[in-house]
Amino acid sequence: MRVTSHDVAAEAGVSQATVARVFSSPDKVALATQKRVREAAAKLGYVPNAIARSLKSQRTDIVGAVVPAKSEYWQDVLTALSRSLAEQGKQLLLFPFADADHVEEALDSVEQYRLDGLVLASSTIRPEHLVRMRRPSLRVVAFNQPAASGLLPLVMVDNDAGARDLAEHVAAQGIRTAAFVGTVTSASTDQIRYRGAASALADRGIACPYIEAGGFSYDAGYKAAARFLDGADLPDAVMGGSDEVAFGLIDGLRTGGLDVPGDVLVTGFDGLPQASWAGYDLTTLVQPIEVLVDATLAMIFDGARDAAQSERIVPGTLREGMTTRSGNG
Amino acid sequence: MRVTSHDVAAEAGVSQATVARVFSSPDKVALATQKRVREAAAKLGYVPNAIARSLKSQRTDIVGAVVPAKSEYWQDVLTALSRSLAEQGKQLLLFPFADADHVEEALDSVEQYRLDGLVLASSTIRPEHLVRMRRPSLRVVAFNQPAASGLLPLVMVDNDAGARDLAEHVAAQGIRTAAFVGTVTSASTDQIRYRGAASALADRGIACPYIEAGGFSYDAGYKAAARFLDGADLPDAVMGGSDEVAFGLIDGLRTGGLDVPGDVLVTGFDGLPQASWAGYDLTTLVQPIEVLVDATLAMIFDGARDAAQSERIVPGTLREGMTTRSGNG
DNA sequence: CTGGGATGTGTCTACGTAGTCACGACGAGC
DNA sequence: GCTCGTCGTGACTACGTAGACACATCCCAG
Repeated sequence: MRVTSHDVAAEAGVSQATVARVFSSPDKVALATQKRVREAAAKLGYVPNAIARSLKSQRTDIVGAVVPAKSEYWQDVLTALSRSLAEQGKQLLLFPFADADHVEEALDSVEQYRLDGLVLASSTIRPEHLVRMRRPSLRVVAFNQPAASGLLPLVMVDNDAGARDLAEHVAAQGIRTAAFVGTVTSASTDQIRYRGAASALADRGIACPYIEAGGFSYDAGYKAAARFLDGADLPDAVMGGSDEVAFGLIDGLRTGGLDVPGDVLVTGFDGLPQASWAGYDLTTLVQPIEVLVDATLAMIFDGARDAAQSERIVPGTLREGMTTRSGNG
Repeated sequence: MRVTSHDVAAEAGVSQATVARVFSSPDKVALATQKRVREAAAKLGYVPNAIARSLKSQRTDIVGAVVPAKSEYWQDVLTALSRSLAEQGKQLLLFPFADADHVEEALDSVEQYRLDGLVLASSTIRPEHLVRMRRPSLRVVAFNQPAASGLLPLVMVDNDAGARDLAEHVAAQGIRTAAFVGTVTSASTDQIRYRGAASALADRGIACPYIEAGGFSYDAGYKAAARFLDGADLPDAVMGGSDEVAFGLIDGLRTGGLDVPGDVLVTGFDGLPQASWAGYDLTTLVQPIEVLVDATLAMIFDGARDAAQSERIVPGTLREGMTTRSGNG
């Protein structure tokens, strides 16, 4: 049935240990022997069994990622993660969760697999869940999750500086009023972004009320846009807590008959691929996802043991799109 | 260090076998014993080791998915897949590949893990790779991959009927000329979609030349739009091979000063979430992803043994968006 | 010519679980 | 009161690999 290293050993006239060495530490085996073993393996169709290897070596070469099931942003992160892992011959095991209440279930499954590392993404994971994952045998890294600061090793884009950059950019366009649309109540990243933006705007004498959208999604942004349509409540600039919210805002405002950027400037945050689509051409803070992902994996594999202390804050890049170009006014 | 079933057995005063039974086939253990074992497990923080279980039971409870690294559409599919699997207590292991040349590497890793099943997604996987994955021990299902027909069990949206629906819909808007922008050369799905659309249009006396975009992406569509801008080559309707291509087309056409749908109608294919965003409101064929995913998993787990014969073609749904509303003309 | 290090290979065992088998206890039927 | 079947449990072993250790060989320095 299944071809094992024993079968190959018999075929090649060597011991099982030698076969194992050919596939895991070839430098310890004479070249002539290697050749014979590989030929025998090819002949029999032998493929090393990763399960057995993991059991013996206590390494799975698999990294888990706990992420929200639905989100444009996280899909980008996952793509980068899995690609980076693939280069190192490792795999990504997905633990998606529908909402915060299902995180617990996801974490339960995580423990069964003896993963080499775990990336905890999404700022909607509660602190008590974060702490629960602190175990000596598992290298956990929180990804873009301010709430994990001090609890877990953390890799994060500089939300505060990024929000300030965006705020200063729109301020430089000569705006006098602004508003921030986010989901501060449930996401700690949005909270930092709002504070950063509001603080930078306040320095220039611009007030920036906060408007709860009730989610990160396009729909939340679209609905939130309605608040600006009726009455004279329209600020000069609306800052979205994320790109997805910003897309919704833009479409909502435009559907309501307003011109972006003619009547109102809009910014996002994240730097999704769609932000550079001509239809939006959104001013946003681009997260250096590759850098973030590499830093995350570095922490997992070469990582500091004094886990709770290590934090890596990576600066983002301002993307100046058409949505804040007030030059036509 | 690591708590094993032996430790729990000692704590609870039973044998290791009984502990194992409590967690895998509880109905074989007396309730009183179960209670004692579970208490001991909780006290010691015991978590069953999925690796060891897999080695012994020859089941991993993990399904693999070979998918292109970059693609809006596949990210949607993955989300649905992982969610569906999670409900069954199974996990999704990702094998992303950058381009067709790297599929081989991904498949190599696949074999090492003794997966319960494998979803081969992406129409860019070559037939010889498909056939290679046909092994008795692994339940492979091709997903939306016409080329796999007859080679592997296959689940697929009805590309032909969908393309015809779209074509008939635009034809009903009174168009006289059309064009199809796709990537027929590298993707078998696009090929079927083009033929379906062209055939349906031909029935009504409408020619539909094919234009190679060189990819599935937004950028490919955006660049392809340039062909329609110079000269009088503009057809009444442009059909994109996928939603992503259609988004690029729309933005490219609009950037070029044309009105969609005023000057030209546009359709997509797939039914991505963004298709219903107000900024695009794209007419497209919505793939019933949940249905496709459920059918795929059903084939893997309860699936027919006469593998190569089983095919499941699921109809999509026409979404009539603003991009084909010629009512204003 | 000999001692010691490097090199290559074999033997043996453990990783943590689940299934097979055996066995004791218990209840029902004759 | 004996047999038979069922239930619950323990002992044992195998899943397929990799690492520890032992050992043989070879080469070079002294």
